[in-house]
Amino acid sequence: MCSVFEMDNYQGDLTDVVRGISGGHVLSPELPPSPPSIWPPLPQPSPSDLHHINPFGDPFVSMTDPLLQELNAVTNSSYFSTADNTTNNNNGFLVPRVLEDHDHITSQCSVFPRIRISHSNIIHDPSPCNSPAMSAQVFSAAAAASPRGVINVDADSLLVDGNTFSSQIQISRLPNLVPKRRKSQAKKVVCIPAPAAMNSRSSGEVVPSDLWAWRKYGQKPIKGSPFPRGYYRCSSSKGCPARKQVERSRTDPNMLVITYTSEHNHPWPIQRNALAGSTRSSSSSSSNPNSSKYSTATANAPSSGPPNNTHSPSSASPSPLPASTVKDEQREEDMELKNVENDDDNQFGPYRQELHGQHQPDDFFADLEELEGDSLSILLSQGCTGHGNNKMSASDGISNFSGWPRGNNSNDDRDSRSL
DNA sequence: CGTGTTTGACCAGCGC
DNA sequence: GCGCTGGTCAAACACG
Repeated sequence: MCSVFEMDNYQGDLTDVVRGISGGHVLSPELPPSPPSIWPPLPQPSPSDLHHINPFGDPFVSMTDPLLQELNAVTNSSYFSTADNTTNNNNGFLVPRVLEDHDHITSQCSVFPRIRISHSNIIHDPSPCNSPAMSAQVFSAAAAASPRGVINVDADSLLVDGNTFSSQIQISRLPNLVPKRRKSQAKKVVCIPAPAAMNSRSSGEVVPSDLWAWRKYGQKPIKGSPFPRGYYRCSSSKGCPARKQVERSRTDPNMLVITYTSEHNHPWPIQRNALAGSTRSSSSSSSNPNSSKYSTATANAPSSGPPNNTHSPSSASPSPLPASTVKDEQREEDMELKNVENDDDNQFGPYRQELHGQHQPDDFFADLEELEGDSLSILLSQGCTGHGNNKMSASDGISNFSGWPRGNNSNDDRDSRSL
């Protein structure tokens, strides 16, 4: 993954995004990628690990992101490497490659402010919290918290992957170069490595989990990109404005660009909606046999153990952090969030207020937590509870993203406007 | 029956 | 104003 960041497209406002960059060096032993069929079990993070990698006090941020782990573990992603994928504990973790400035993930990503790592001594730490997602979350959180959008993170203050970056990380804002079509539409973009094949679905598509239930409502070919873009809305709650778009990077098909729009107006679903019809075979599409027309499962969040709606770390999170620690860190997070609020026009203000009282994510951390929700769901289902649930949501956008070129008809002449 | 995806059509923003 | 493009709607259909 490259980053989680926020694109605040407020008509002329700077785009506040963080670009996670691709390419670079791998310092940890590079091993062959896990076979697609392998779901790396998630070891439980230790409190110290959580603490170390969580300079912003968000216990959820500390969580290893299984989504990305999964992505990386099962994909041949060139952006991450596993230190050792032959065993479960401490070995399924991925080390982000040090990214170079000149690398581009997507045309979209190329306009994002960058994380600069001038030195690349990232040493893999088998701690359970190693996560590229974590890194990006930390970066983006730092960027968001920075009033000027430019931060220099001292190596000792940014412990990622259980190690410090022996370098300075600069996160800066660049002018918003993203064309704005829908006005005042805050967007957050997440770039993740697109798994070549996951979950052994016949489609071979990615099936990362997501706590939220996403329902696909459209797909369109995008000009200039051989890959169509899938449109998803949150189906966890009626009337939820949350949307996301999933598309492959046009410049690097190994990358998925997920753009989140709007915010969930509801807490995390305690339980998935009824899953009737959610388990689909992937072979129903005649025109696109390689595309997963239907998802295999919608249970993004295992019904057995989703985090509760309050995001209460002590009760909902599998984080082993002591409650007191969590509380303190929550306060820190609140402070950070205030900074973010001051920094950006926040269209989610009402939600922020309301949800904050419930330890709900704010506009920035919501997406982080969204990813973390994946972590939670998977951790709960696999790593912590031991009740492995490899069912991945097909409705999370990535999972069922049939955005791979369908032959070449994604941009066919049928109707460039139609999906 | 409820939920999901697919897909053609429609709508709206933007550039010329 | 027009055309292009992206985003959304909604009917049809699939699935358990």
